[in-house]
Order: sequence, then C-alpha cells, then structure tokens
Amino acid sequence: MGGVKVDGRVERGEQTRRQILRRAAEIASVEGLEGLSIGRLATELEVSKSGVFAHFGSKEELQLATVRAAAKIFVDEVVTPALDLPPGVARLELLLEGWLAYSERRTFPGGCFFYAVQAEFDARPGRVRDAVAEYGRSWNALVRETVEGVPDLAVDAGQVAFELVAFLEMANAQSVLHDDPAAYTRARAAVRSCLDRAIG
Amino acid sequence: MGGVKVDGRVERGEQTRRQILRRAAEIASVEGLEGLSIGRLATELEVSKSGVFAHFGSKEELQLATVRAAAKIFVDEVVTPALDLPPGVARLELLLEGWLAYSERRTFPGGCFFYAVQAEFDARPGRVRDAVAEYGRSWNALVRETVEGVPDLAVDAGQVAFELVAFLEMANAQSVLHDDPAAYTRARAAVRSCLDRAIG
DNA sequence: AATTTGTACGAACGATCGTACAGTTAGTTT
DNA sequence: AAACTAACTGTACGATCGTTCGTACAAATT
Repeated sequence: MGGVKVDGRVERGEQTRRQILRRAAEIASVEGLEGLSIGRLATELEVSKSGVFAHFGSKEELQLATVRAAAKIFVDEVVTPALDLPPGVARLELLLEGWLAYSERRTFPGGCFFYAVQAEFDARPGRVRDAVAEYGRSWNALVRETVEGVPDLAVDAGQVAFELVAFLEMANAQSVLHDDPAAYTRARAAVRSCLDRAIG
Repeated sequence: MGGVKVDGRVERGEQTRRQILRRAAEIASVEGLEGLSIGRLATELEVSKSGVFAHFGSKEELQLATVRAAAKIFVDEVVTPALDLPPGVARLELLLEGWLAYSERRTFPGGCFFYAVQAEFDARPGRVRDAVAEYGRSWNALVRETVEGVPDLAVDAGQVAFELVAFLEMANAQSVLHDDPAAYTRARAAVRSCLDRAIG
C-alpha cells in the first residue's frame, strides 16, 4: 500500500497549478478576484497565458479555484490549530488570536483574503459569490459553535460571535487601509472585554 | 447681489454630471470603482462614451468625483441630521441609528458605498485610495468625537468608537452578503449594550 | 450679426481582456 | 522503438477598455 506510481507529468502540472493559485490568491487579496487577470498571472509567473488558462478552462473556474486555495491556507493557519484544543475558553481564544495573527502577519499581502473578496462579491450574483458566502457562513458558524463550547455562558452565543467577528474584520480593515497596527491592539482589547463579559 | 448669471450650457452640463455621478456611485457600490467602466456608464445613461469621458478627463478623476459625490450623499443622510442635535447621548444614538438606516434602506444598491470601496482600495497605492482613506479617517474621528461629547464616559472614547463602527460595518457586510436583515438587529443590540456599558 | 465658449458626439487608436485551437515537448505505456 | 498522452506554447479572434481627436451645435459674449 501507499507509494502509488505517479505520473511525473501530472505531478509537475499539479505543482504548476499550486504555484498559479498561490500567486492568484496573493494578487486577489490586493486587487480583487476581478482585478486578477490571466495574462498578468502568466507574465508574473513567466509561463504562457494559454498555459495558465488551460489549467482552469475559464476565468470563473480560476476564481473559484483561487477561493478554495485561499480557504485551505486559512483553515491550516487559523482553524486547525484551534481545533487541536478541546472545546472551551482556550480554544476560543486561540481561534480569535490566531485570526488576528493571520491578518497581522499578512499571510496574504492585502490582508485577509476573505475580507477582500466578500466585499467585492457581496452584491453580485454568480457562483463565485455563492462560494464566498458559503465560506463566510462556515466561519460564522465555527465562531458561534466555539463560543457555545465555553461553559457557563452568560449571553447569547450568536450575538457574541457577531461582535467578535466584527472586531476581527474591523482590525483587518483599519490596519490595511490606514497602515495602522494599533487597530489590532484595539481589537484585542475589544475581544478581551467581550469575552470577560460573556464568561463572567 | 445673489442671482449670479446662469449659463444654460454650464447648468445643463452640471446636471448631466450629477446624473453620471449618481449612477456611477450606484454601480460602484455593487461592482466597485474599477468595475465601473466609462463605456458601460455611457450605455446605461444613453449618452456617448466620449461625452462621459469629457466631463472628467480620466478614469481616475471619474473615480475621485464619484467618491466625493457619494460622500456628499452620506453626509446629507447620516452626518447632518445628527449634527442638528446638541452633543450628547441623543446625538450619538442618532448618528449610529442613522448609519444603520442608511445602510439598511440601500441608499446605494450594494450597501454602504464606503465599505465597498474601502475594501477595494485598501491595499493599493494611488489618489483614489488616499481619498477613500481620508474619508474613513473623518468618519472615525466624527464617531470618536461624538462619543467624547457624551457626559460621564466610563471608558476610552477611541476604543468605544472602534467597537461601534465595527458593529455597523459588520451589519452592512453580513446583510448584503447573506441577504439577511437580522444582521441589523444584531448590530443594534451590540450598539445598545456597548452604549449602556460606556455610559453606565 | 459675428465670434467665442462649452457640451456632446462619432470614429478611431493601441492595449488588454477572456477564449479557441493547432502544434510542440516530454514522460508513460506498449 | 513506436504509439500515446498530458502539460504547455504560439498565434489569433472578437470584445472591451481608457483615451484622443476633429466636428457639430447651442448658448453667451461682443
């Protein structure tokens, strides 16, 4: 078992695809998924435009693949570490602090990838919007469930989750737009007082 | 005095310009200021592309004019009514509720214009970003100063303003992306408890 | 009445967009 | 060694982008 015979050509293709998607996610976090163009992507990666195109078949598929690739990075960096802890206050705190650190260290150069694309696609129809909205719902649900995992809750978990996520997104938005790291300090203070109130 | 001689051509031009900018702001709230194209604007308004272009001279100037036009609408709908009240809790409450109502009634079809363009331009350089950032700073400062106008504050005004604005933006984002008006209910509850805590 | 001024138009430009398709290269299979 | 296959390239397409320019016409100035 294991050690399945691999086709070197396919493996190379998958590696190229990963490189394309990594760069695509970086660009999209700054310029948006519409600002992302196949020609520019090809130029920056020094491959042919048709080579990039062939991997996805359409721009919409490229956008969808980029969203999925960014989601994987997000899950690896923010969600998984928190889920390694048992439900409770510690897990919630790691989840929130993990998000702030992920945004603050500019995992994506334009700040949080999903903040950028949510704002870009929130008001237009289409499969990309649907995918982005679905990831957003998953994130909201995860935060709410993580809040619910805290014993002796004094308040509505959905309400607490709403407020916590608001602080995170606000920190990202302010720090990127105004180049002001103090927004993270504000967000951490807000999270702390919100948590103290919810648990107290 | 008064009654400045009116140039019929100029007046007609200014009216056309206002129509262009109103539509431009509507489009931009949905598709962004980059998604806004001069050709599309001309088609929708049933005027010539060069006619639209001539009003601004460049796309960047069109974008800047659109931002200024949207700011005027925002000020008229949200800021001015609140400033009619004397400093204090009532003014602060009207300012926040005014913002939520402005977002909820979809003054711009894509929700808050500035939420959309802040997220679009927050990570790229240029005059449009600078203008957007400046309006953002003004709004933050206004909220903070309005908080400071409340007597017997129990907490840091800057911190309270950060949290309040976070609730507003979160409501807009969630309601547009998920077509969920309940986000405004959550935001109003969050604002209320935040205010009670700050004044209490 | 003659002239200047400002708005709007139509046509055209070079560039770039997404997409199509036939050909080249290199690794796999027979 | 020959046949096959998957990744990738080169060229070309129609559409649209922002922009330029010369022109037409109406309003204001003289």
